Amino acid sequence: MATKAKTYHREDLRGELLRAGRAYIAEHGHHSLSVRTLANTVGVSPGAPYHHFKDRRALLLALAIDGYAEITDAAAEATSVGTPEERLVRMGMQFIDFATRSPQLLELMYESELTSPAPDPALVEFQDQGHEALVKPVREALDGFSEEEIEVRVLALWSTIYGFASLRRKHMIQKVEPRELGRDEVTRKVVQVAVNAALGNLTS
Amino acid sequence: MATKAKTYHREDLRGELLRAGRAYIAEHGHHSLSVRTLANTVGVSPGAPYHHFKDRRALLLALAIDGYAEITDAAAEATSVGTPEERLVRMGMQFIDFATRSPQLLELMYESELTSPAPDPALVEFQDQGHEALVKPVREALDGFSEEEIEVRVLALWSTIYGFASLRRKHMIQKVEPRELGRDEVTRKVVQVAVNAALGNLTS
DNA sequence: ATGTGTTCTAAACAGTGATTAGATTGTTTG
DNA sequence: CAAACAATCTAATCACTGTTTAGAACACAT
Repeated sequence: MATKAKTYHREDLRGELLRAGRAYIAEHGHHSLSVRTLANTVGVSPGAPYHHFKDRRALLLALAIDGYAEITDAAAEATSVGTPEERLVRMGMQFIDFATRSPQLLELMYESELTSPAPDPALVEFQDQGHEALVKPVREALDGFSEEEIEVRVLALWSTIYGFASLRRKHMIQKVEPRELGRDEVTRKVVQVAVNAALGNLTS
Repeated sequence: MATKAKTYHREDLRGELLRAGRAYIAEHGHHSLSVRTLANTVGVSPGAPYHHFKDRRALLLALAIDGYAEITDAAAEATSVGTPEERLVRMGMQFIDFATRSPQLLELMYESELTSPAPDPALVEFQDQGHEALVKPVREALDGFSEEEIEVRVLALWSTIYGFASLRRKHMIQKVEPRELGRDEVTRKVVQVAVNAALGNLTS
């Protein structure tokens, strides 16, 4: 049932749809999200959402963008203080934490029809932003190295962080993961290995 | 038009559907693959495929499994000869090559409704197999290290390989990628960084 | 040849994204 | 304040999808 006697014109149907969509995705993922049922849960006719979103895709895009905004906000804090190495480790941990806490949202952001075969233009800037955030600390730590070398290092580092987040999120590494160590400890170790590799330290 | 005057009973409708499905996915990706249009291109009624596949999902699953079979075949060759380091580099390159050549198929295999929220049981063994293939060379190279340490190294390595393949496949690293180096060279360098990190060598 | 089980067709059902015409409301403007 | 306008909603509809059913066409063993 609807919470209140809703008026014909809503105050903020767009916002309601986004909130309901976010809740739905957190629980069931974006694959089965339907504009109609979403309209229904909000208490509105099937055609109403199309006044606020051109497409089902546009709705998903708005939800994904919200997710990116959150993740970059969190990353901003991680970039404030500490040595380059500390900052990189913190950023990596943060991304993986986000992926673990909101797996279905991250899936929409990085592994959905919004990113295949190529990421939607509206998302590219956010993705680049995340990548760029890693460049600064690495450049700082590898002062004097060639641009090319720095880029390769960052690429490897970002690949590790993203890959680990993706694999864990999808439970593709359960077999190896548990054991003695807790999940956070495993995460920290993996990130540490990757950061060490990027900064050229010995890894043992 | 159908290529031939088909009989009422096909010889191998299942195989035809799989081939057509594979071709469709290679071109358009799995998201828009429809059982009906697939039936249509093969020249058969909408209900016919359901005698060979319980679900649309079952069809996708069969296609994914075919992909895994291919990839493990290729990996078997890469594991035959050479030092552990050489074998690891070769395996990594091979996985990334596959992802680059068949991006849409790999998406189905690793980033689709078949793997969310958890990978389909039918796929887990293949995924573990790929992971395990990395363990042997690493264990060989890190003789005497603790199981725990080896597992963390492999996890980081596999994360890097998978992550890089995933990011490149989705064109999420175009901005940084090109430059002077060719794509193969970038790939090799990234893989080399990851393998060095896993084997504990210095990375410069 | 007869029957039995498999593979197909044809037709239907419910659910989906999306569009349209028109009712309802908020807002601007004379 | 009232009238005109534009935005938001409903209701109805379309084309398309996955899937199921009844029955036709066929292969094959007895």
